[in-house]
Amino acid sequence: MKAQSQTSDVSATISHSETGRKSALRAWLRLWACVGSVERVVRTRLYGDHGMTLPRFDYLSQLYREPDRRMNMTELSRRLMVSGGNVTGLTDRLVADGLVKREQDSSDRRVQIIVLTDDGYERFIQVALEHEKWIGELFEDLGPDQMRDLNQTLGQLKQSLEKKLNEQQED
Amino acid sequence: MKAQSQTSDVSATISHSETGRKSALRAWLRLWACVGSVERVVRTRLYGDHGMTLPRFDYLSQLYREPDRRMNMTELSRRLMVSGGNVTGLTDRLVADGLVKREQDSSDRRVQIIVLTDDGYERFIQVALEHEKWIGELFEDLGPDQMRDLNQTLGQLKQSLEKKLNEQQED
DNA sequence: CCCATAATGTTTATAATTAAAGTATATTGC
DNA sequence: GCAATATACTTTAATTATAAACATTATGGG
Repeated sequence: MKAQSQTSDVSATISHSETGRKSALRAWLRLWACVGSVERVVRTRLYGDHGMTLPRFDYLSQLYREPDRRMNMTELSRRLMVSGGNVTGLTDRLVADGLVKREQDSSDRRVQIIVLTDDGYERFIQVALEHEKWIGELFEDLGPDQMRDLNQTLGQLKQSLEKKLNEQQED
Repeated sequence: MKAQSQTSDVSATISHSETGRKSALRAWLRLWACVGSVERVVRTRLYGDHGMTLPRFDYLSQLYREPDRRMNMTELSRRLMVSGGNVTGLTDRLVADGLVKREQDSSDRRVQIIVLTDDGYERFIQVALEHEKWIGELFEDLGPDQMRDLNQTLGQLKQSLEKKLNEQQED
């Protein structure tokens, strides 16, 4: 190790970290572009075919996935990755539309529990079926192996990012 | 082929298309989650460390990548994947901040050409260096092979999505 | 040349979004 | 218990974002 020239070690290090950064940046830009494209399609169709906005659909889908179809505001904010104030506003509008309702937590008077109404449930199901079809079509050009690898890698990245977020939060 | 039972054929078909859709949906949810996490970190740091918002940074980065650091509004709207009205508003604020300026196209009087000012350029460079570091750190847990595969797959997906968007637009 | 159509950008109304400050309630340490 | 701190949600002000309607300028076919 010591026998090797310093320059080669240094350049190797720089080169590796540089390519690492560049490929990370490239991956990020592509992730961003793909998500943007999919979002644009989904948003347009949600609005055009069902008069629903994407934030509201995302909100409802979080409730729908819960076994009892209810969740408090803080958890919604965390899952949707948006600010608390945003969730307050979205909730107001969804309540006005009759898709969700607010309930008080019995043990903690600060907590609002949001419940998907029957109307909200039916409405969501209808839209979600189409949504799943759209996504399937948008991703159809990826082969099964590629899809599997992509899911594996994204799962790992997702966990890694969540871990980093938690660590950062504690600082 | 005909000798095999119908149910097995049918169930195989259903099963395949169902798993295809489910894995596409899973991939989409993970893509969405990863982008959300990264955006949240970047947005917070951009604002906290540099008083810059994410939309403005994205806007400036599009101009920065152009050899002559200029672009018209329509192209900016396309690249940023946002509405034209949004670009008008962002431009107004960036002009007010002195980071970009508007110029008239000499051959088409409808066209506004947005130019990165010297101030905008210097400001962007400063922030972009840190931005690249943040992204590198956020993706550091992915191995080089995984990163390469991810970039390959996302590049393919990106192209496939762009193709679908163009086709859809023509309908 | 002129008209229909397309393209570029802005305006309008509204929704979504953030960060920060504020309110009310819980929890914890002493 | 009680004061300090933390948590849950809302409010506020500003920004970001959309879709749709609009104004202006280009373009292409008769």
